[in-house]
Amino acid sequence: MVRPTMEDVALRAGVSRALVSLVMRNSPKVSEARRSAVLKAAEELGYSPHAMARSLASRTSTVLGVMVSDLHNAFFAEVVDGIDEVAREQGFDIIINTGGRSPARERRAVESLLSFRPAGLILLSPVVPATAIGKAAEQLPVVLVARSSRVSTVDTVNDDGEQGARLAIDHLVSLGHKRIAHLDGGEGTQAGPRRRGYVAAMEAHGLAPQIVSSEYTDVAGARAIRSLIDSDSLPTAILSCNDFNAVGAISALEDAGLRVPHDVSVVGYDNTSLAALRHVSLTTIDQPRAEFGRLAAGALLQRVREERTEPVRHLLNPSLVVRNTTAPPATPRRSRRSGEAATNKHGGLR
Amino acid sequence: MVRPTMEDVALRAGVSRALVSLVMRNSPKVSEARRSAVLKAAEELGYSPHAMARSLASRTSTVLGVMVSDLHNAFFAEVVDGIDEVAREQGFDIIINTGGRSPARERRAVESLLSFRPAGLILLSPVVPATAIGKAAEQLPVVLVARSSRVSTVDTVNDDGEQGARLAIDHLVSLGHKRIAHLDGGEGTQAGPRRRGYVAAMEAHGLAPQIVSSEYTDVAGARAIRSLIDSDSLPTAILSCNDFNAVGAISALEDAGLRVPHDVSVVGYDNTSLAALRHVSLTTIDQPRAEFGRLAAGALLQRVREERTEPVRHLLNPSLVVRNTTAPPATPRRSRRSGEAATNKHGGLR
DNA sequence: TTACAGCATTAGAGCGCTCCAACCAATAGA
DNA sequence: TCTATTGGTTGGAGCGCTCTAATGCTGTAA
Repeated sequence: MVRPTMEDVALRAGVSRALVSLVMRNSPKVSEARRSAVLKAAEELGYSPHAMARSLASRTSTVLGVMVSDLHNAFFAEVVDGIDEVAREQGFDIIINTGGRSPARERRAVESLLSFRPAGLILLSPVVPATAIGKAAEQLPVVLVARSSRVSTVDTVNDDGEQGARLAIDHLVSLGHKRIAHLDGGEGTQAGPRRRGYVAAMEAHGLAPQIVSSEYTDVAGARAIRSLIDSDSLPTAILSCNDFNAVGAISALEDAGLRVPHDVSVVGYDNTSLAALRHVSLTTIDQPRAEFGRLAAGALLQRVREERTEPVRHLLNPSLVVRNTTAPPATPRRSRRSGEAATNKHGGLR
Repeated sequence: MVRPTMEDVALRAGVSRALVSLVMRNSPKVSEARRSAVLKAAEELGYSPHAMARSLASRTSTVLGVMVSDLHNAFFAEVVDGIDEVAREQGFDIIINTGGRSPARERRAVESLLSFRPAGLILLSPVVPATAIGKAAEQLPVVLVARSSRVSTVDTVNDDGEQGARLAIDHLVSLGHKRIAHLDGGEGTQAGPRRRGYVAAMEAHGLAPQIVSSEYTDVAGARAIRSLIDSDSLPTAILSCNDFNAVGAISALEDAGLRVPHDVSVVGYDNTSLAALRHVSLTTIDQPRAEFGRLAAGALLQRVREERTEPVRHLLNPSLVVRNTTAPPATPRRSRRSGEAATNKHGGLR
């Protein structure tokens, strides 16, 4: 249970501790003979360097802290993959901690990460107040993913939610839909841009927006659909605030005897693994998640290496993934010019 | 960007560094006056202890390393919740790293965790070879979750897959099913016990097992169903190796014009959030995931505190969650004695 | 021969902390 | 009065490492 130290390796190889240190950091200024002797001794002893002692002595760190707000959401797993890829490439390790969507627990998680004095910190969709982020940013470089910030010392990586919503609406309009409702994400992260993009796109097409308040859950999606049905204002197409909401919406539609996409088209947002399931096969908006991670790690490492001090704001382009929950509207069978329908006529609300 | 040290706090509070150290570890042998002076100085300076220096000096660690084999799987998120809960309670922090289901990357993740010299290590469903685990276990206490091991120095926490499969079969049999196939998980973790439990339960009911080779993915589940349909040997009920597989199976059944549960009942395994979605509403076997985490952390901390040296094997009871994918078989309408069907008659294949 | 590069190697201080032994009142017991 | 005892406080060594400056050692030029 007791790991060998550099001293042990030095003794066994018949050299000094400093030489072992040089070998461990593969310095070029070590003779081949000594190097192999040290490596051999280290191997025999099962020695591996003590990262904390190293970091303490060198006053530097090769660790990036990553705070994942919600481990249950596979979205973040792919971002972490991207971070990991870039970090590893550049000789950095990552340590992860999770905030469980609770500000208190998140704060603890950040605190814990900071206690390891990492070179930098990446916060994935944090819910802590901006002031807490600003405070952390005084101590080390910080990058925010899926959350915007005005603090000039932190970098941000986001998707362009307005554009994503626009893509979805353009797709539905091109299929011939005129009455398209948006199930809104309320207070949720990034719900704002998506809503704005929806409204802007509808207006650009000369259509009337119809916003239904909802949330990022399947239960909320179902509830929103029932309210639409009850109020007799069900449109021919739905843009949900995310995939979970969309799946809830679909099952509520089916419960009401409506078929998707025959009677109503549904578009999600996020392209989670859920959307890709054959059983769901949801048309949705994809965010380049791994790219989020790569850019975040890249931006952080630039700061760590002090190559840059001005903040950078990455805004990535989402893309449309067409699957089986969207189709031309059934009822008003019109001109068959596939894919392109008239866009300049108002669809009356029911 | 430079954090204050204990020395700075001591200077400001007009005491020695050692006294600050005592306050930080809330030792009882500090006068109230000094304690509050130190706390005040620390607060003003924004001081927080340097975990690595502390760990180095004390030759102990209050950190538990957690290796999550696959961050994309929400299963692990709940286990982590359980670990976090117990660790936190007992004054330990956790750091997470991920292996991405690749042995090489997993090995790196473990290596990286070990370089922080944590007090112990929890491996969630690791795919590295047993020898690597044994080697790690020589250096520090190790607990395995969702993977068994014969190494006497490591503790394990698993669900009783045999019992889970039995619960599913008992449920289906009680509904009146006689022809029940198992879509097998092949080489996947825990596939063995589930298969054995299935066979044993079928035989206990005097029924003939029908095992179809498959995998832990929705695509594989769909493929297995198509092969059953093609060979004209579709049973009235299916026990899938996991929820993903079950969802794939359901969509393949629906594609073939069959209704679930009217024509075929389907049971999953794991009770992932997927199963709970209204749209899916899958009858499945639940594993007490948070409990896995709590037990794992508890077992690890016992070892860390040297309260125990003999290995412990936790085998938890899974439970049945009945939703909407199981119902009595439609075709052979027989005696209506609800819940209890004849168990001593072989169901002929087809 | 001495001098001086140039290179490989090493001693030693120090990173921020803990922990032990020593210390210093202040009080209690003799 | 003198010695113990006790509770609070502190100096200093040391955890495993890095890093600087110094050292020894060759080989070559003067």
